[in-house]
Amino acid sequence: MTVNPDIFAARVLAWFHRHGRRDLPWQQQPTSYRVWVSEIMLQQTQVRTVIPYYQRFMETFPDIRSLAAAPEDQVLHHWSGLGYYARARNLHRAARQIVEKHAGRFPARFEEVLALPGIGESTAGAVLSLSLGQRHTILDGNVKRVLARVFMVEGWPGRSPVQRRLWEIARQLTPEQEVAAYNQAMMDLGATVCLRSRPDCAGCPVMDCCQAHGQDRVRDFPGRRKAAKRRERSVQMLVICNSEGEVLLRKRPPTGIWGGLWSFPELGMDDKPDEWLAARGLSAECIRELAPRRHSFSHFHLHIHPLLILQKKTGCQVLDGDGQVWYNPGNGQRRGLSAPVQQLLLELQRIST
DNA sequence: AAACCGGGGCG
DNA sequence: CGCCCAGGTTT
Repeated sequence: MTVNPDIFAARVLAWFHRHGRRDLPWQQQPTSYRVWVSEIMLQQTQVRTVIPYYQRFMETFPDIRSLAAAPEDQVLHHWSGLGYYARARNLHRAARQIVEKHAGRFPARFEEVLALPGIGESTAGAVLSLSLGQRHTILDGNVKRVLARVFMVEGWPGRSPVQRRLWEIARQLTPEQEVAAYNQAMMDLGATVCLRSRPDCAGCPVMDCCQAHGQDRVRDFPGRRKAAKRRERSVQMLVICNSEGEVLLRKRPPTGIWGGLWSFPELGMDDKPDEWLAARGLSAECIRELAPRRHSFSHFHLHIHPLLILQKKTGCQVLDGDGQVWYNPGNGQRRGLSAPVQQLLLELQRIST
């Protein structure tokens, strides 16, 4: 290591005391629970987007017991639009585990925290250091970027050898004192100075020990993942409206895309909507194609072809039941909805009014 | 259009 | 361990 860890940490901490963020919601009364929820949300989303979600989540679930007691649908509702819904389900499961195994109090031992679903090494370290001041090393995306540049760690950080090297560096740099401030500082540095593009090297407290900067190669780090070719998939989505202004939603399986969320019935492109409806005792008064749209996932693009179907008034044979509801977008019970479903419901309200 | 992001699950 | 999966935003 070409950098003295004490000097590195001292510079980072000095910078933090002048420029670090201290006004974020989860930094007020930073209990383990509050920090935990924020870390899970921040795993997938930037601070600006997270804040309103976080506020609403905390108003509804102010503590672990209220989260554990809530139905999963309500938790997913508060996550709607954030993506990576498995994390909301893990958060919920973990809250229930904490009530069962830890009397409702967030555990304070690293191994116990790591054992909770949805919490890996970095998140466990972040929660325990930021909320309780324990000495743990963290390595989130921001920290990875800073370290990859300062030490010119070649390769994409997702690859194991690269990841191991970054952990090794991160551990050596973690100071004995002021770990909470140091960890927060490293995340802030990555989030506000050492940006992925257009980093503000002139404003960086460790510029003069940054190897990438010294060689004018900041843009080369961290190494990029090689682009994977994404497949294309197409589905029809049946937006079935009844005369009450309700739409038919079905609960998706707990794993896979949009796991546990409520969505429109999906058909393959070769399936016949008429046959699907008839098989369920429904018949359409009118079917209209809505504008197709594309929704991107990491591994494929989904082309959605929505069909607006107005159902005849006559006695409907599809009833609310497990995994199926007639949903009133205006005043229905709150449920988890994916971004495209929310978008379609919004358009529906504009059409009908 | 491509990059990004932490953890779970599986072979 | 190595690889694949998930979703919406930013660049």
